[in-house]
Amino acid sequence: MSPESVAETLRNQGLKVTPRRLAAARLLFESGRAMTPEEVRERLRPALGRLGLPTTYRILDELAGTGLLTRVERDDRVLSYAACRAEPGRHHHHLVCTGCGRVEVVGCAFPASQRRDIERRTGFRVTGHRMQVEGLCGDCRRRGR
Amino acid sequence: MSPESVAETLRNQGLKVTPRRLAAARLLFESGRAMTPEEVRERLRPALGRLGLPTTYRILDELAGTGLLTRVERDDRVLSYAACRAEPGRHHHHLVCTGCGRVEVVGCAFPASQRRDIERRTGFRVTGHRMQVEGLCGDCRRRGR
DNA sequence: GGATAGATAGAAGTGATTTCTATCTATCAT
DNA sequence: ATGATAGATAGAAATCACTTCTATCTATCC
Ligand SMILES: [Mn+2]
Ligand SMILES: [Mn+2]
Ligand SMILES: [Zn+2]
Ligand SMILES: [Zn+2]
Repeated sequence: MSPESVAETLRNQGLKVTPRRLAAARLLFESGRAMTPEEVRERLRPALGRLGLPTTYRILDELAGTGLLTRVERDDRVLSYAACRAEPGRHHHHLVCTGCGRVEVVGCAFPASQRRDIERRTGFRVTGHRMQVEGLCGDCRRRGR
Repeated sequence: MSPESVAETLRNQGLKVTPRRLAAARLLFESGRAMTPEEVRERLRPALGRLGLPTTYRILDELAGTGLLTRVERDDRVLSYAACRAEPGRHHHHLVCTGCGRVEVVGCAFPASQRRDIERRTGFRVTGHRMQVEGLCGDCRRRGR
């Protein structure tokens, strides 16, 4: 993801293009890994000088709102964020490496037939689902994590 | 779920059978809905007299550990718990009514073929997934929520 | 180069969840 | 039944992720 397309996405959402927003997006796109707000802040501080924690939280939340980032769930319920490379507007999920936090986009693995089956059995109308796939990336597998 | 089988599950896990644990399990099995720890506490207090908040959190966490309860995720990230009626040890997910919080068990809707597809495309070894299906139950649909 | 709406830093606040510790009780062995 | 003991509980206090507040800045548009 180039700085230009990040800037374009920000403008499209009515958000100003600021050094902090660009730096946060760049960090997550270049690393490809999920990070907590605290970790993002620590990594950006050397380059940015100052970066408030509330600003870090707000920026990550806004970038997730645009679809540039995604929230990643962890067992300890600490929130983290990762870059999302999915085509805009296309339904998808995320595959997270439990070893290193690397995040990839995957297509939806919840077939319509399953959905209809659930509706028939339960009497519910199914309106959505949240899903996150977990695994070990090639690197982590080789390293034996 | 009878008090006897709850007690048996507790004993099997090396947990003592206490009035508070039985009451929490009973409340959630009888209501069929997801509740926050705070809500569980408020509802149990009239019958139990005193019930500490740390005790409430710990009991819900322990009961979820045995599989009697499941954690339910919400968009606001507030944690809640619901009874789980799945056969022990069988992989499954939960369907949550966004209107009233009613929770049902559903079979896994993530086919092995999809998993292999993901592994081939990404080079990851897929080790698990977290999923929660959302919808509107028959009652809530009729009520027009 | 202003004007202005939006962005940011830092301090303070919030609220869910956990820790701590003294007291209690379910369980098991007399 | 009674006593011993490991585990459970209440209440107070602490923790900590996250948010709010407000004065100061700055990206953007003229
Ligand atoms: Mn995404
Ligand atoms: Mn379950
Ligand atoms: Zn990895
Ligand atoms: Zn409902």
